[in-house]
Amino acid sequence: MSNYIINMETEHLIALVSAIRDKANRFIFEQLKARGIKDIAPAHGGVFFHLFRNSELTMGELARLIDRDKSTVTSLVEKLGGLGYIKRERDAVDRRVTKIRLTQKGRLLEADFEDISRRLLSKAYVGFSDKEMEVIVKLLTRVNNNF
Amino acid sequence: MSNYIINMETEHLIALVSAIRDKANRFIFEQLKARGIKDIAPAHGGVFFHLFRNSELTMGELARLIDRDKSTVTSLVEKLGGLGYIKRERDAVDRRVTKIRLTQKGRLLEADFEDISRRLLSKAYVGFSDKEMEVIVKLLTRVNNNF
DNA sequence: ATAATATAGTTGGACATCAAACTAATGTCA
DNA sequence: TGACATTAGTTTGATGTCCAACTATATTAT
Repeated sequence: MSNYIINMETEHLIALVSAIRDKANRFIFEQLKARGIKDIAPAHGGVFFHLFRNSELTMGELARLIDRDKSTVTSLVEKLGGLGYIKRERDAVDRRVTKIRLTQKGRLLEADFEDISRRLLSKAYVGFSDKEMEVIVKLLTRVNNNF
Repeated sequence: MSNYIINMETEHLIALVSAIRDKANRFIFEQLKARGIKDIAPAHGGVFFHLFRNSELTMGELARLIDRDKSTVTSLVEKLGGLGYIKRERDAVDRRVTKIRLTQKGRLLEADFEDISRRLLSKAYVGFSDKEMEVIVKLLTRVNNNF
């Protein structure tokens, strides 16, 4: 909830959005811990998410996809590499480029991530009709595109 | 967008929420910079927000209000104190307690914050009817309460 | 009243994050 | 071809954040 630069009305949008994000992160962290996965934080989710769908990504691609600075990606990749979840190798053609791939250990997390996602969604949408889910996503998409 | 521990559907809620929060933060930061306020970050907004409305708060109250760890509040208060925006004093009755107040310099920011809030809201809600604004806030409130 | 417990806040360590400065490799252009 | 510019990624330094351990003060229970 770091968005308190807001008046009464803004509080009902941006502060809500911030609070939900914080709570979702905490939920994900709890779920990971409950599965004995103690070395991964929500911030790493983006890296895994995109590597599950792309067998190979460069640092720059990853930075763009998770919308983080390239220096942030350097440190995330170092962390996850040190833990054995991903590996990096220099591109043979363009030697400036670093390619990132999941290791076997990394790929094993996919099922856990999917399950946690399902639980997160279930929790978030308690009491929602299909129509309401659709509406909230549509409205949030419009807010997102307004920036 | 640190919530990529998600499948296709979740992406449409939690990732959206994360993306919006990030963008709102960036917007606020830009607006602050544009006013020549370069030493304040979005994370400080919560402290100001609550101090505009409460002339005096303890560290613990602040921590609860902005939903951050008390040690985080220690460092935020140190930062803002060093910049001259707030001041702390020990409570005479219960000497464990620290009271936080805005300085004159801190109070001067209120108008800027209010203006930034208005602009942020205007931007977020471009194209929204009053009814849609009401709906999105209601639905988000329900999601928030589901956690 | 004294010992045990609880509470307020700080400290230390880890890490995510960004911006700015940097290095290394590639590309361009005269 | 050689100088300049661009691009990929790393390094450095600052800050926000949490947790766990700690200090100091206050409260409670025996």
